[in-house]
Amino acid sequence: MKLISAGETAANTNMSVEAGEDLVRIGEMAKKYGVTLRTLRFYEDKGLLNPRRDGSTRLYTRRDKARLKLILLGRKVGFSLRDVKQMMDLYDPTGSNTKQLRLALDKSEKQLARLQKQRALIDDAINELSGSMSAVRRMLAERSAPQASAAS
Amino acid sequence: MKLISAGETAANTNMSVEAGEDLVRIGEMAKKYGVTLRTLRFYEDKGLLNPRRDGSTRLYTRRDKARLKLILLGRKVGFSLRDVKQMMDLYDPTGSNTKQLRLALDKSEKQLARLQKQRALIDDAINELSGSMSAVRRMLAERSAPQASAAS
DNA sequence: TATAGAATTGACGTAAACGTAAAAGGCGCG
DNA sequence: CGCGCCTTTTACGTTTACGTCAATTCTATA
Repeated sequence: MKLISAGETAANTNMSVEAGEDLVRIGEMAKKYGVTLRTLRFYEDKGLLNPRRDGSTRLYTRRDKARLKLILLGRKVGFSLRDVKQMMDLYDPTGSNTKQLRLALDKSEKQLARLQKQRALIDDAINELSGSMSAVRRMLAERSAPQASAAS
Repeated sequence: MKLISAGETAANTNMSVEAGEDLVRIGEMAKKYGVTLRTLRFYEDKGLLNPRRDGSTRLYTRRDKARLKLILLGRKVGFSLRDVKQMMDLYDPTGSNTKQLRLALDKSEKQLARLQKQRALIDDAINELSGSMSAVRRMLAERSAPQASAAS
């Protein structure tokens, strides 16, 4: 209704003209960051994003993009959305954010430990599985070639 | 009612005397394999175990123990219970079980691939997280020691 | 103006493997 | 005889991060 206010004729669907406001709607936002619309709404519902509104239409700003990047990074390294939110909620543009950084570091150390444990578990599983596979292969070999058999 | 039929006086609660039947109830079974009662009932509900009954009381045999071991091994290497069931359902004591072994091998190969992918993802995450942590540490260091600052 | 393409909210569904009551029945012991 | 412990069945709850409709409204374009 007012998003694209004056002299808008371009072929491209979303281009805020007025200032360098750089607002995008949910579709473009989703495409740009490889997530679904559902995901963006879900993150908003969980308090991780807070896009502006033009009526009922969500408009994402630079700030939302930065936050989304953080969310995606967090999820990549295995943080839960709760963790991410907790860390982001501490952000204060007027301060040094020492508390935020400390919390992030603390959570990161724990997460790193978890990741290392997980890696160890996976290595165990891989070894165990490889061993079983060898055994199964031997059994199959015996069944398909029953000529040579028992004692060494 | 009939589990412990004749001349049973021992202090120990569960001891099948008659033959070498070696039946145990759910409590002992759970303790022996480090699972909960709920888990054993759940596995039964999913068709993975089939203990005998004395009235309504479950009695687990050698066979159930073997199956449970397989289940636990399967879960350790990351198979779903469905996968485990699928493989175990192919077991036929009268045949060579070639089909079972082939299925197991096939599933194992896929699972191995998944595990390796997971390990790669975790390694990525560890690297990414370590990098972020270094950055955060640097930021914290600057804040706590603002004397020396900009250029190298 | 008709129509296709976005966007909205709401709400139920999914996957996995159990956890956790709740209510009740049996059993040996002192 | 009553207590405590074991066991049973039934069934709803948990966790996480969305997926998948459904019904509706807006918007841009031909």
